[in-house]
Amino acid sequence: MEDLIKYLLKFGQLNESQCALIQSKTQLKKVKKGEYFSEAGKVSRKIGYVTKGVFRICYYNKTGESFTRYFVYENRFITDINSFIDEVPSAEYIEAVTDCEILVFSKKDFSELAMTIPGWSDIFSKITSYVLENKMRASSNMLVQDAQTRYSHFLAHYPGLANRIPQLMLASYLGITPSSLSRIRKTLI
Amino acid sequence: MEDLIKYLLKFGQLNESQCALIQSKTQLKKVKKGEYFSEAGKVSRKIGYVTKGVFRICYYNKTGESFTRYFVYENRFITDINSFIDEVPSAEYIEAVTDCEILVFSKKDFSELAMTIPGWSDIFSKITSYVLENKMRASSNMLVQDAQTRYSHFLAHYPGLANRIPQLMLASYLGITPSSLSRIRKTLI
DNA sequence: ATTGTCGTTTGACAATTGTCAATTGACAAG
DNA sequence: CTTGTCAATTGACAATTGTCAAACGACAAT
Repeated sequence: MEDLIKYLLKFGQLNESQCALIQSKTQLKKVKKGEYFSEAGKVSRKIGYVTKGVFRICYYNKTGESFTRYFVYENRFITDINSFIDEVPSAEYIEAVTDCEILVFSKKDFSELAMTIPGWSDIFSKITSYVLENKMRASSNMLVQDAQTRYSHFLAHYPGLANRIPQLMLASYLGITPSSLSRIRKTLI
Repeated sequence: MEDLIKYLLKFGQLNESQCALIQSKTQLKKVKKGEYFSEAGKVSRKIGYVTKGVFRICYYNKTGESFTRYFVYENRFITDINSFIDEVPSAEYIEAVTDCEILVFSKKDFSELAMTIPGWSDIFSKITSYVLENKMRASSNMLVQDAQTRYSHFLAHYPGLANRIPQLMLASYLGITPSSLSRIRKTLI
């Protein structure tokens, strides 16, 4: 909970009573491994701050194969931002890769905070542009790297994360097959 | 100019006097092919709406080779959003791929508009999250597609754009070599 | 202990893409 | 018209990655 406030303060200013108000609006929720926080086709009317566990943002092709766009773990927000803002259907799934715990704001409470706390909206636009830009840069970088470079970079950039997620999901994030990932891992030991 | 207003209205509401105010703050600027709208390492204190031409967002590796993250053409905004918001150095270059014309807002005028027009900030948060999410999705998609699929998708999704940009830049956007792109083009004729 | 399931590894081979150098083509400058 | 420059193409070959099926390992249920 303190982590949530600490994180928000990185993007803007909040006084003590504002922080208290924010905290009073959160609701602790558990999401079991394999369950979804939000689903493609449904409007995402909540935003969650991850306190425990790993989620992935993913989609499926027509044969049911899944692809991972990115992972979100402790001390970061999850939501389908465009669905949340405009109340349009989500484009993708947010799936719990491990058992997770999150602090949830409903859209209603979130909007109330926006009206009560000057700067609340600004904080979230900053978070959004900062995070999306980085996610975008990450995929764009991977596009011009070979598989081994992508994997090494993932290990260096997200220490410990590789051990918390199935290789199948990591492979689909890296844009390679599980077989390739397995071989690459062997060469790096 | 009408296009700018039309574009803004897709993301929020503005009355006539607000539209007039916005228009009064723009400044027409020409950027010649090969010149930069903003450069890595410098703070980007302006935001531009492209009325003519094509820009690319790109970066260089230590050997001077350039890589294209994405293209921005008519009726879209260009800026390094995080540099613009927080006045920190840009991470990348914005280069005119063709002779370009843009309508520019200075950071100062932009901030004034934010204070004068309720909803101005909201419009730009929406644009930012919408655009970045799409750019992110595009690279993420390419990561799991083969080279030919990426190229076909580019042709379908950005009609005419391929003819306006050097293949070298298109290849680096697609994450393939110019040789490969050339061969792929041959097979698709 | 046995079975079944699921994710991971491995092997053999094919397909894709990269590398590097040479060639061609377009086009502007002299 | 000739030359120089730069981007695009092509060829020969190498490296990377994918495909598919089989085997393996961990682990839970019986």
